[in-house]
Amino acid sequence: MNLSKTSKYAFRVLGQMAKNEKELYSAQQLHKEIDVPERYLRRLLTDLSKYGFIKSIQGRQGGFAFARDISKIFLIEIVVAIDGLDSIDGCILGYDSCAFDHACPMHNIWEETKRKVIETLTKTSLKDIQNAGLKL
Amino acid sequence: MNLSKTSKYAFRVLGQMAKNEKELYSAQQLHKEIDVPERYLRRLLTDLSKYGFIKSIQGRQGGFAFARDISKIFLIEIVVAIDGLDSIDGCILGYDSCAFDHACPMHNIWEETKRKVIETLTKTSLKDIQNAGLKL
DNA sequence: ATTAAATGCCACTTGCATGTAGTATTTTAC
DNA sequence: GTAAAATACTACATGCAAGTGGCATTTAAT
Ligand code: SF4
Ligand code: SF4
Repeated sequence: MNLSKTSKYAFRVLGQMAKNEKELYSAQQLHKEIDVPERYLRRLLTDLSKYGFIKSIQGRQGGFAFARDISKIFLIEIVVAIDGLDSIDGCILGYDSCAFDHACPMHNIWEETKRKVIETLTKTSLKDIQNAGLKL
Repeated sequence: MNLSKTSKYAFRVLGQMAKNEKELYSAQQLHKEIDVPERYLRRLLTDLSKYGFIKSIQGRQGGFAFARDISKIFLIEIVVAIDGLDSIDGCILGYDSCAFDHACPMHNIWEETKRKVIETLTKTSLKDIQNAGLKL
């Protein structure tokens, strides 16, 4: 049950960009709007474009814009791309691989909660969090 | 939304100890039963005794036993002691302090899920996870 | 008394996520 | 064509959680 700081940064950036879906945002501009270190943000944006959420346009007047419809980009995809599904779905006791034939007591107790977390991340799109993550 | 590896270790250890509530467990014995590095486990057990979940008995034939009724030790207490409440309850966008007068879009979306997580940790006691966390 | 088996304390090491720096590349403005 | 403003790449630095090691202390068995 882990969400890396980087994933949280991604939520902020993409939430901010979702404010105007078509706009081309530069890293510098985004850095001013949300509170993420500029160089780190640049690398993150490059990564996000490799993951296919956004596209990058190089050169002067360049920047980043969405590569897909923001109503069809769901938070779970972002988390999976950055942290991997196991960060959310993995064993709550931290075992890498579980060899129980039958689930241990903790498993069933946690199952429903885990499902809720995944469900929320799965059904929430960037459209739903437009304008989330403004700098304080 | 973070649960440290150490908290997960604590779930394993205490879940294992809850198997026989009254038994006195040595670190070495527990190390054999669950998969946690021995030295790290010893430190964790000492910490857990400082937090008041268990008590330590020094000297030969010493070990650790519960200091309180296991049906009244709830997982949330363990997480709060080790990671702090903010690890669960903190801003999902990673802001240290949020200055929004009105909650941002993400806040309300996440609220219910967060509540579910906290509720599950709050209502689950060590009694409920007896024998959880056996070594593979 | 001596030894053995346990916890307690403190400092160090390691691994990994986060953050920074330098430089190359791309494209536009003039 | 040159400079400016943007992204791309790669290597290095930093900070913190996780893990290890040495030795002191406590207590029971002998
Ligand atoms: S059964 Fe228990 S140990 Fe196995 S994956 Fe589920 S919670 Fe983890
Ligand atoms: S309102 Fe938004 S930024 Fe503020 S604490 Fe809630 S999720 Fe975080």
